[in-house]
Amino acid sequence: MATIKPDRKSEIRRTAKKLFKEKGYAATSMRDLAKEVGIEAASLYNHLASKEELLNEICFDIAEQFFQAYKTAISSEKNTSKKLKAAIKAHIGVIANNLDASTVFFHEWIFLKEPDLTKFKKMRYQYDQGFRDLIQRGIEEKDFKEVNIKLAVFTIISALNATYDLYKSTEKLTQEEIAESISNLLLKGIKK
Amino acid sequence: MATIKPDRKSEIRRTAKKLFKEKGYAATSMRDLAKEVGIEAASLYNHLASKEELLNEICFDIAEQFFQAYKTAISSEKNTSKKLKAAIKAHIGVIANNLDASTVFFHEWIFLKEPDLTKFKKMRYQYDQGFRDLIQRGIEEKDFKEVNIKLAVFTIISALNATYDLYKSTEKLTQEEIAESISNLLLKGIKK
DNA sequence: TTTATTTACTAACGTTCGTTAGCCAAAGAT
DNA sequence: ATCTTTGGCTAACGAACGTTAGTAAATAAA
Repeated sequence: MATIKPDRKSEIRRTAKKLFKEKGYAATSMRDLAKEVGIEAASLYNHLASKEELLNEICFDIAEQFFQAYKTAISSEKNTSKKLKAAIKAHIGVIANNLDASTVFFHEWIFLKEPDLTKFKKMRYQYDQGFRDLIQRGIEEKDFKEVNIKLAVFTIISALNATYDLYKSTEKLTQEEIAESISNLLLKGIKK
Repeated sequence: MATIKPDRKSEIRRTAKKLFKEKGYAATSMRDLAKEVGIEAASLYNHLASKEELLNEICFDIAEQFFQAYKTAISSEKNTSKKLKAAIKAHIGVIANNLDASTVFFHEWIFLKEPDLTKFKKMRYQYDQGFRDLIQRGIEEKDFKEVNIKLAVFTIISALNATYDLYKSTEKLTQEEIAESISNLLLKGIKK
């Protein structure tokens, strides 16, 4: 059984997520990062190639997690409505388990350089497509209203993507409560 | 009748909104800004006190517009459900009329310095409170479901705040279509 | 035990940052 | 016609940026 060894590299990564979230990628200097880790800025380069590399790792790691979670979610349910609900919960789950990194994913991806930037955008589009497919199916099955699919997915994803903001509030909402409330609201609306 | 004179100051402001949106506040230099305006960086300081001042103006101008639009919206309708719908449309309207500035408002406010940062957060909270009050009222009037009010408002505002992203897409959605679709989805849900 | 690798350090590089100082020409006011 | 204000300019300031070079100590491999 391998013991968990928190090495420097992962310590740097963890700290980078925290600082990129708090101050933004562009406003976080390598000296800031080094100081928080407890070493000199130059020493960082024994563990990584560039500042940009850190951002890449964070963004694509989270992207991967979203894909994985979606895949698991929709194969866990039979009917479309439940699949959608499961996908929503899975999405919220990824965010909840990566509060710093997902914030960076959402706000700092613009600082990716080509060709990664294009690759990133494509992945996002592809991920959203999964949700569009679900809604398309739900409409065909006459379970969903005939909504504008793109707008509906846009609305859903936008609401979900902001949930990282919910975990610092005073009344501690659990991930389950958040997921249940939001998915209900989006599926059934606020009106009686 | 006064003719519109597009002076340097407002030209700088307009360009700042554009660049802060495209590259982010921290990654936009005063030299970038000057170049886009067509003057030297030092010349900017004949028209403004600091880079920070530009961000302040943008953020608080938009905040003011949100308040104003909300106030007008809810006084234009009688019943709570229609008030909420009007407020949603008004919110989307402010964004649609300030595509660059509202993006800056949403993403770059973290770079505000105290005491403006605190003032800004307070204004946001106060604005959201207007929506919470509406939903509270709707529930009391038994027109809305007994949702978690904070979560519901969070979901609504989050979905609305992303709408700046919708206007660059290929199929040209009008502001009216967007507002109608999203407010319907949030009020009535996607499920039949 | 010797050798090789890893990881920290100090010093410094070239660049860019926001901003100020001082100057000069054009425009407006008297 | 003279004076004042406005709004450009060039030059430069000190500070901070990402990153590299070179070195020494600790650790791992042989």
